[in-house]
Amino acid sequence: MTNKLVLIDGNSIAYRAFFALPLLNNDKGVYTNAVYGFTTMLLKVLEEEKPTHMLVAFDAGKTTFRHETFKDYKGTRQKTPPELAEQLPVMRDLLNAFRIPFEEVENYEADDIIGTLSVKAAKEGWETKIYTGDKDLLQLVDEHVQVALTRKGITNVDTYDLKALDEKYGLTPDQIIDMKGLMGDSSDNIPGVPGVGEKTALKLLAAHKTVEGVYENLDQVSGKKMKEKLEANEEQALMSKKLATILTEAPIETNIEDLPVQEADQGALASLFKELGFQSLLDRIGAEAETKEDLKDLEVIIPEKLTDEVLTEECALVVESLEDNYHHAAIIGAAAANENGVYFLKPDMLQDPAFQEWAADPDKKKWVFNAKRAVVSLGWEEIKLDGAAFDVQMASYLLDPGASSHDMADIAERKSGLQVQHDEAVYGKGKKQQVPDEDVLSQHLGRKAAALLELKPALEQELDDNEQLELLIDLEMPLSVILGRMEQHGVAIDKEELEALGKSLTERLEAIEAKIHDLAGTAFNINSPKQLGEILFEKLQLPPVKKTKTGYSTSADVLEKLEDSHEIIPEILLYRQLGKLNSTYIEGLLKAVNDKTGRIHTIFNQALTQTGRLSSTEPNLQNIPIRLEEGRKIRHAFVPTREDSVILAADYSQIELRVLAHISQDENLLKAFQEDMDIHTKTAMDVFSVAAEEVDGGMRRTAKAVNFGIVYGISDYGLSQSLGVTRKEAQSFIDKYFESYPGVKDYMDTIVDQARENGYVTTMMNRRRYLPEITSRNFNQRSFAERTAMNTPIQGSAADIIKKAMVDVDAALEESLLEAVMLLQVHDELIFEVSASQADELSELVSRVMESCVELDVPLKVDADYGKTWYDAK
DNA sequence: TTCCTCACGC
DNA sequence: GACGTACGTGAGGAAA
Repeated sequence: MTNKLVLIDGNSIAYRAFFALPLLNNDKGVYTNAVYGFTTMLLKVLEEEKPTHMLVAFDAGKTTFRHETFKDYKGTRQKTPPELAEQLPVMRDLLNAFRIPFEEVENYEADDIIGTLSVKAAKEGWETKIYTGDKDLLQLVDEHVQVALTRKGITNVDTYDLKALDEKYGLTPDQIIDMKGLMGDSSDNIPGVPGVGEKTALKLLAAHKTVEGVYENLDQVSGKKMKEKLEANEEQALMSKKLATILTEAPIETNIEDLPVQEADQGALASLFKELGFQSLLDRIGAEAETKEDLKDLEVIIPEKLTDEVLTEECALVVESLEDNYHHAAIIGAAAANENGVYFLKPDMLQDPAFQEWAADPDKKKWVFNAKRAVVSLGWEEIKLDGAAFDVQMASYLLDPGASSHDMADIAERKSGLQVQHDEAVYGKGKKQQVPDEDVLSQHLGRKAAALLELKPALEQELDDNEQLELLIDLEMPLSVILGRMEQHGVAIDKEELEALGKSLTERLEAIEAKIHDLAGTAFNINSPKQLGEILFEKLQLPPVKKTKTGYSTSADVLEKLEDSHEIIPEILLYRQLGKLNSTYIEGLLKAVNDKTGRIHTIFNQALTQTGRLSSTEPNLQNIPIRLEEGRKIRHAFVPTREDSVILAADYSQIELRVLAHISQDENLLKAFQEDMDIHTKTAMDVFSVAAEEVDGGMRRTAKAVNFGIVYGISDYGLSQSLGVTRKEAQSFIDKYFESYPGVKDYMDTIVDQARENGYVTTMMNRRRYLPEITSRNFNQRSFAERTAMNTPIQGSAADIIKKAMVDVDAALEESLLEAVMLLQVHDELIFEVSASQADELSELVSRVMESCVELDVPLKVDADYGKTWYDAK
């Protein structure tokens, strides 16, 4: 077997990694992005190339022998950014842990080390592969030497051998140097011949092979100007060529035989990754195995009796069930932890009156992980859980909604000294999921409870430091109980109504399908973008508007552009629309109806979105159609649980823009809401500089899209897409908007500065969102972070407000004599059911509480309506 | 399984 | 001037 040598251009790869990745830092505030990128590349190289020998070459000091030739060599290069410089030593630690040799040689560059070693290897008949981001190294390609150039990112590379080089540039490796000699290199400050770029250089070399060749045949060069330029710069061209030439005989002691790839020092690697916060890489090198060994047996007691030593005044409680969906999920065990010890409770012990009495006692404080899950899963077994006083998962979410995960295992890893295994590792996943033996289960749950006990005070302190304790205790904790009750109550569904809608949809779909197949001249799967693309853009020869990674785009906006070019298009759009209704809403909702209750029980995720909104799953009841009448009919199937009841919907009018008026204190916007103007018309008046009577439908539509953009933080591009105008026009609308609302502009500027300064933004109720990318040098990432900084306080404060409203409404209902139930929340809207006779009273109460739950400098306005179904509550 | 494309809501 | 551009959930197809 031949030996295989991999040579890595350390500085070049480090630079690439640094600029390709966002400026990550670990929990100690140390920058790690370049190290991270470098590591992923090393892992990939080791795995894919399986080299027998390896070396990473670094540049040494500031000056090299090349400076003797040309003192300004690399003269224009910017200083290494300090954020990168501090990472370079860490890379050496990393290489030591990997046991990969590295080298730097005084007076020479990494290129020269690589050149010299690759020649040595070639002489021995070894295969060599060079990893770099620098095209210069292509001059080293030969029969036994390949060069892998980083493309976008770092792990993506283009590999060049002689053939690939010829295909791409039509050059031999030696000619790479000639090319540099002619065109120069601004990054190394190699002058070349002024006026000669890549195109010209390639042309000259194709004709005359080398720099010297060009000058010998100067008379044959076309163009008087070009000839003059070449003539005037002959010396400079030859010097440039010399500068670009990589030494293959640098004085390097190292023998290639001394660079064998060795087994990495797993311990050193694991501890380094841990220190750097590279969790994903820890998993990748199989450090789980090692941490498992670390798990010493925790003493977990299985109590005979549930005394008040086991269930104390303040106690960590774990209630475990396996399914993601906790509605009617079997509880496989529980655990308690307190100052007396850690206890495992078998499922049947939860039926013990001693447990139930303790669980229901609000004065017995429970520290839990995902309170709603515990409340609801116990709730289905008729066990009341009250006094859930601190939710560790919620705390983690509030501290940093953007954290990579809010798993028990990961939170414990990040914030405590205790190790908790991932559920997946204990229970398996998918089909292989199962309940483990009792000793394993009791250990796992015991560890969770013990971790909760340790985490609660720590997280409580962190929240307090951030002034977020109130947000947790007075808002999210009470809300989780309310949401749990809403979920468990469920929403009644008129199955017959859905089935009838489904039947008519299916019939129409079949007819449309037949028509589409007929128009296409062949049967195919309309739901397959791939097949549909082939039919439209190949068979029917329609002009492709947009491409996706995998082929032609067939999205609605593309099809709408083609609407008039073929009669099949409108049919496809209709098929898509109805197909979506049928599969997601008719079939999806019918499947979600619970056998036991006949209702739909969604799960609200309270610890997921980056802005503080809720999300809803299995099924998602926050995206039931409303815009198009066809889909809106689905709402006919959402009915009250009782004959004589109605559905009542109460929604905030323009809550985000009102919040914006309040936090920006823009006078124009404040006034608009204080005078209860139609905000889109008002915006149209301002953006188009016209009077109210002159605002036409198109202007109002545009203004609405602009407001929408402000609220959701979309870019000029996003606005241009939604309006179907150019980016420039979209930008001019935004500019005009800011001119009219200078206070809003000020707010936007200030909040971005604030985000840059603090690293995060906050909402009215002190919800936080960290925006590390705000300092990124990548334009996209930075712009995105800036828009997020502007948008999150708006959307997040609106989320705060409706959450507060839910808590207040719940309390008000409790006090009132109304028999009303809160069913759903859809971001700016609350849905209830109530007996028909009390509907007006509820409407009045809900509107009043929602409007007064916070005091802003503009009024909050609520529209409420009710009817026999959700459809009718409009 | 996992990824991609598409479509629904706010 | 490049880059790929509010947040979510879910369905279906295609590739692994």
